[in-house]
Amino acid sequence: MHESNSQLGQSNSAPAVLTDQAFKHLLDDFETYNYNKKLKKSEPKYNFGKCNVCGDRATGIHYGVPSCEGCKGFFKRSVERSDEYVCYYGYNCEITPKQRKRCKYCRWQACLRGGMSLDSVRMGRISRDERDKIIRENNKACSASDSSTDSASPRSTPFALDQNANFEHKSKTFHQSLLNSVNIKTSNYFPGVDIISMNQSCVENGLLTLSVLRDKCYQIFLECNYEFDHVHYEKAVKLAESGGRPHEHFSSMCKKSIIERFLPALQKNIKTSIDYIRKLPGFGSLSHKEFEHVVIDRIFLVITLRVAKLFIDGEFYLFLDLDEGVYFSRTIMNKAYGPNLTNDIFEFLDKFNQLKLTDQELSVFIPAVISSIDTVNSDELYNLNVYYKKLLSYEFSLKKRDNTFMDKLKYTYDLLSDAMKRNREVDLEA
DNA sequence: CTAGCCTTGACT
DNA sequence: AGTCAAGGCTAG
Repeated sequence: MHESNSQLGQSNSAPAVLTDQAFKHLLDDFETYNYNKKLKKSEPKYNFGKCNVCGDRATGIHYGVPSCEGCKGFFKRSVERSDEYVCYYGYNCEITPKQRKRCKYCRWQACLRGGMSLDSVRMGRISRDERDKIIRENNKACSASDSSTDSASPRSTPFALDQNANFEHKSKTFHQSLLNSVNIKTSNYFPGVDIISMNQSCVENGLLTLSVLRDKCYQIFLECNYEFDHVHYEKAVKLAESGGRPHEHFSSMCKKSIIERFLPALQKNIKTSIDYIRKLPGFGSLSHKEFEHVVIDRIFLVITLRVAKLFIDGEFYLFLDLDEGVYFSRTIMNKAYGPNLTNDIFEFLDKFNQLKLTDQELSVFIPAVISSIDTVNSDELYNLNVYYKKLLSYEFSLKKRDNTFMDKLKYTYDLLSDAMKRNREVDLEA
């Protein structure tokens, strides 16, 4: 140890003598060499820190973020397959190296939240500066979330993502790539909205990520539609199977007494539908006046779409009195609405059900439809509509719906909105 | 399906 | 030539 200094002095003339320092380096190098050899290539020369998704050791910058081999592969497979993932544990799973296999849904959300993006796909090396920057940002984000997150609670739910500005920034490009991948030209179906040519700022302003908004819409739909989708639906299916007859004695009642009889049921449906609309992202922050417009203009449509699946084999099993099993049969609807509107509604329900929209699509279709009001001049509502139409396009692209489907949907939707318009005119006359 | 390792090819 | 990410391959 002490000899090293004296050796240093002799080193200029004598053959190179190994100093302690140099020896130590050599030893380190040798150890590292052996260690790397032992672990083959699994130990990288460069420390990429933790995986942005699960916290495992990152093996490089994959899809834009430091990530491990597992999450890299998972993201790739997910994109390739575009399968629908579902969480069976409450949409709030902690994604750790050990638990990441448990829930694909939450892992996928963690990938997006971590900033993984197809947009970042790149071959070859990135500059040292850029690489360091990404890792620095990642470390910063990690320490920030470490300090702000209660260690007992897992990651935030996917629905809280809109509060994460960092995520939005990172996934902005992901929005764009998703939007670019949508092959349906929306403007053909929804005039004025062409998401493909939509400018970047529109994308940037759409603060919620599409996938998060989509999940939220679906979640709200499931919550709010529980009674129709389960209580009503199960009873409806039984009745339809047993060929149950509607309560024909109501046909002898006049319109007024029919409406009086079922007013509480109608009011309840209206109320739950208003609650549903208010819960939809963006609608809650509309002004009182705007919200009122939406309700007046679209409440009937919302109810119809919510209960569409109660139309079974040509009959409409929306129960007006669950205990007595009285439902809004064609006969009763005829009495209440008159034959024209009744026929229109029944034709719509028939055609609409043939389209076999999934609940997920429906949950996005409804806000898109009710925000498209042209009778009121509201920027807020307009922006909301732009976003929901984007979301709808995204949803349809995920479901790989083609143009024929879009044609049919447009045609079917027109049936109902025309019928509603006609009905409003009749109301105004009356 | 997962994830570690390998090959390919873009980039410095 | 060296580096590094994407994607392929495959045992588990």
